[in-house]
Amino acid sequence: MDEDLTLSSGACLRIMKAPIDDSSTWKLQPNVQFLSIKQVTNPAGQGGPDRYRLIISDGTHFIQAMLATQLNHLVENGTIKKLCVAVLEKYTANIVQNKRLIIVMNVRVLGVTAEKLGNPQSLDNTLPAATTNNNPSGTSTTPAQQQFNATTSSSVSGGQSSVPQQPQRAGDRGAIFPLEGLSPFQNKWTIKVRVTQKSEIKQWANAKGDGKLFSCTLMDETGEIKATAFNQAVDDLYDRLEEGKVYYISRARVNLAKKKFSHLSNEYELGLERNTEIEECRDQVNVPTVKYTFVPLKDLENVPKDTTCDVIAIAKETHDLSEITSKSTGKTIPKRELTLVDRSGFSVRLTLWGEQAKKYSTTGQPVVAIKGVKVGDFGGRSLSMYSSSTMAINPDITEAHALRGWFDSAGSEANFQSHSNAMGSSSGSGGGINRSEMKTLQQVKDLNLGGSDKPDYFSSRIIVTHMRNENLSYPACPVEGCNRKVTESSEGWRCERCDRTHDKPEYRYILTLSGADYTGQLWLQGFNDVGMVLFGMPANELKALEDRDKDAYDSTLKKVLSQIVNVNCRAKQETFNDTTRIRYGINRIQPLDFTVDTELVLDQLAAFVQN
DNA sequence: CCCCCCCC
Repeated sequence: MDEDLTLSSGACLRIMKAPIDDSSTWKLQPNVQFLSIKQVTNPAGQGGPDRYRLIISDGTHFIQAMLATQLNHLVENGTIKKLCVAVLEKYTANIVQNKRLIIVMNVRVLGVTAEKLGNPQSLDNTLPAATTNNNPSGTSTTPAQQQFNATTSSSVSGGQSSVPQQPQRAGDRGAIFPLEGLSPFQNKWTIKVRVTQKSEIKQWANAKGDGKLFSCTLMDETGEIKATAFNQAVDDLYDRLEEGKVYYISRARVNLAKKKFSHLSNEYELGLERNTEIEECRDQVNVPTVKYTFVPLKDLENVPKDTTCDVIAIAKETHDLSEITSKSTGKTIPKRELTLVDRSGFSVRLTLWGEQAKKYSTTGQPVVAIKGVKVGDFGGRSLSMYSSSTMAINPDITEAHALRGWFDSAGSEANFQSHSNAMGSSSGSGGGINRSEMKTLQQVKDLNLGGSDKPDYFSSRIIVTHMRNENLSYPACPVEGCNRKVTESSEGWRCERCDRTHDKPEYRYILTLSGADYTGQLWLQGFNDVGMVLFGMPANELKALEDRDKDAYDSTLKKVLSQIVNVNCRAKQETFNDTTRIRYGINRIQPLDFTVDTELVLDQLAAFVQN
């Protein structure tokens, strides 16, 4: 090796500490040694190639740098490797959140040594404050950073004399960073954040092992981030973080967010670890509760399916707690639906899951402000809560007061349009009947809906032509959301699921009815909600009526026949006693609204004429 | 280091 492999001691110091506009620094072409070359995966969803992070030594100090991506091939073809000595021919410094990030743009490799040269020490990567402030370009501080700095300093001079400003937190934990400024490239920072959501502690066990974890959502003025703690850190930290409170947090790990599993708008997420420092902050200036970007319910049609948004609305209807069985896991999951309405004249269904569904016990018609809710396309548009979604009930914000005022004065009497019948129709409440999927009963048969393994869904307009008259209802467990059939014993009505005996049952409808349209006829199954619509009274009342006044009961049953209803049905193959047939269940039912349906027909006619 | 966000 004929090249001189002597390192340029002092180069790291000059690169990191010299004034940024001192161009002489960049003319320096030092000999350095690469102590480490590590691939850094590009943040998910940002596209672009991966990058390489270098540890550069001048024999006295070492610093971090990034290799310009156009030089990636030098790593990949082995030209640049660990312990090689090279001339930094061209490099530059970007200031990223008060840190100098060195980008290596051109190198000439001189050789490689068997061992690390010298005894290099880490060079503190923090810029002198004056250098940052004098940054001549002014472009390397993000707008959010500037805004954060501005608001922070205004709060200092804002006469908050009773709340002493938190001491300088620079120390070895670093300055207070806006959430937006966090990145894996620096680790000395403190954030000042509100915990807007904290999960339960979750245990897991899989092939790779077992453990426990919890996660929470942290928020400041600039953004939000998910933070997760595992195992020992769960014990240390779970009780120290409370929903709604504000904390200083430092020494957490910044990881790339796995977008597939996080619905927050942040490229990163935090790992809370054993040495993570958390300190409650009583000065809550400049830490908002939740930052909303509300979408009117009408505009949900423009929000792509499976993305999240924020809405504020009146919870016009609260449905009972029920449950579903997850197709993927087979687990039973509590569910509750709310019907939301707002001033845009639309109504949309919102589903709460699990604990959120169980805990929702608000009566009446509150204002709900929802952050990070998932948009679905069931019935045109629907909303579904993630566990990271938050709901504030009657929040003390301007939009909520305005909505309350509108609803109490006019909105409660208004008719609302749903996204399901928005096409072609101009008013009315479709409530889950998807007009674009309207089928005649003959079409249902011709298309063999329900004829495959998976269910098919369709909507039809039918007239009730017959109803099975016996066993219209069954005695059910009165526990909300249970609905299990109970059996009478000497002690009362026993529910096997709840393992309880009740004084009396809650009767629930279980109906078999014949529906017809101008093309054909089908037998349909319907449960309690169908009976409620057709009979206009709970099954308990109908049962009492049967005992009390047989004539009135008979006439009530008779009135069901010839009712015209719009229904949304689920067609699914079933095998019973070696016979396979298709069962049609009514998911949703709506009495015909002649005004709405006439308008719909007129619209269809107009479209037909135009074509 | 989990990872499901469900159903009709």
